[in-house]
Amino acid sequence: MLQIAYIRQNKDKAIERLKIKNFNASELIESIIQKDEQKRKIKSDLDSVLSSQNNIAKEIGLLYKGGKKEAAEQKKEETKLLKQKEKELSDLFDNLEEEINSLIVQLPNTPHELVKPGKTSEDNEIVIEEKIESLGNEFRPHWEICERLKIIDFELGNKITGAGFPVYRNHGAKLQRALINFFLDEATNEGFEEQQVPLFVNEDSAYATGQLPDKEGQMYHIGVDNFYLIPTAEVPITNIFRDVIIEKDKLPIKYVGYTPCFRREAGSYGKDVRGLNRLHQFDKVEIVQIDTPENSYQRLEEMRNYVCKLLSKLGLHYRVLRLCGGDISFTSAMTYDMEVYSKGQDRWLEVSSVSNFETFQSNRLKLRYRDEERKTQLLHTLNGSALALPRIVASILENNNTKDGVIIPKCLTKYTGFEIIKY
RNA sequence: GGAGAGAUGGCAGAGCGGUUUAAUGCGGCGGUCUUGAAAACCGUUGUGGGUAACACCACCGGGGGUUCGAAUCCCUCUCUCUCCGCCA
Repeated sequence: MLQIAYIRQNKDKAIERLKIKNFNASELIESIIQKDEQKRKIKSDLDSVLSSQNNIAKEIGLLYKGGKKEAAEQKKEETKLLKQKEKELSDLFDNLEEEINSLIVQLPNTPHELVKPGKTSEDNEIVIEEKIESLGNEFRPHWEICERLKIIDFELGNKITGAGFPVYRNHGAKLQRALINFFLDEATNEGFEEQQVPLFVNEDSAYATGQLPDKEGQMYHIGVDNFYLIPTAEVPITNIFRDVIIEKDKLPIKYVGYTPCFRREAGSYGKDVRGLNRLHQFDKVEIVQIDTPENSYQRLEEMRNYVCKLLSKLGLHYRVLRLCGGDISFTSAMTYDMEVYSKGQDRWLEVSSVSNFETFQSNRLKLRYRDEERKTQLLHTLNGSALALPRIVASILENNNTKDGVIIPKCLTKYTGFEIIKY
């Protein structure tokens, strides 16, 4: 959520920036500013009414103490009008506040200056491409390989739960566990502190990171207890810092967590959902950073480089895209997507997305630090996948397939205990 | 799941209808003293809104109510603790 003060002071700039996201904000922003002005006017009127009431109450207290009962009773009369006024003003105030809030949540985050205009993913800018020779030579879609090796069973998942809930079996399960451990160990070596967090969150948490109110349909909801299944570890990990003021010397915060993720993916279909490409439940290792506005873009670059390093170690041909205005998410100011070229499907698969949200999340989280003058300021939050498991598994299977089996990347063998999954 | 108790500032903990814009202690920060440190002493120390700066307003788990006036009384929700039951 953008800050009201920012909108007020940078109206034209905000409108200009949001055009990059193909979002015409002028009407919305005008309306917000106008209502905000009204709101502040009413607030000051309301405050003076409350102030009068406080004073009268104090006087009445003193009169009673002095035994002047009649005078006190008379004073009470004076509050009648004030109370009525208070009711009117506070109703107005509440309504305005609600209206402003409902408008302001419709505004996307303003993109960073480096984010270029564009309509679709076609317009994303390729920042880096690292072509790494694959270990395999027989390229097939991973679902065929899985079936032959009996390592991931989609049908079985259908029986137990439904589509999008595969069962990883035998070497498939081990490969997955190896990857999780590899990612966690790498992140720890890079200075990220490991966290294990709840897989369900309450409404407040879902709201704070922006899943609610607009993306409600993407989450699984447990009605009796009013919990949401997390769509990403970003939600619980970032919410560690809800309503927190961090001392500057504790920054940057670098956290990593492994969790399963749950997404309803309503409306998805076709080749995008085949096999491991899109699931309702999948595993992911997520990295989160929190730092000051001055440092946050340096942190973003670090995270990007870190993810690239992982992909290199895995021996996967990858590229890094800086998302254009049309493709970047609602909440992000700048996003890099990492894609891996998967030979069996002959397509690029998105395996990571690292973003700087600037103050868009911290504003709702009320996540702040104290600056040199001991004043509180909003922090910048960043996060990224490092990495999402299913598509990594898919591309390892597809790129490393040989007639004898799938070759395990060198960096993983100490975790798997085997070097090849044999036919 | 049953019964009871409770939720107050960074922490501990008083206050149970009117100089409380919350006592006191610890911790933090600044200072005096000291070669330096400790101790002692003095001062200071929540968040948000608002203002040029003050004033002023809101906040004692969340929401609602009673009252001229609520941390304090009532209703409701959430959470925590103790005992019992169940249980990985």
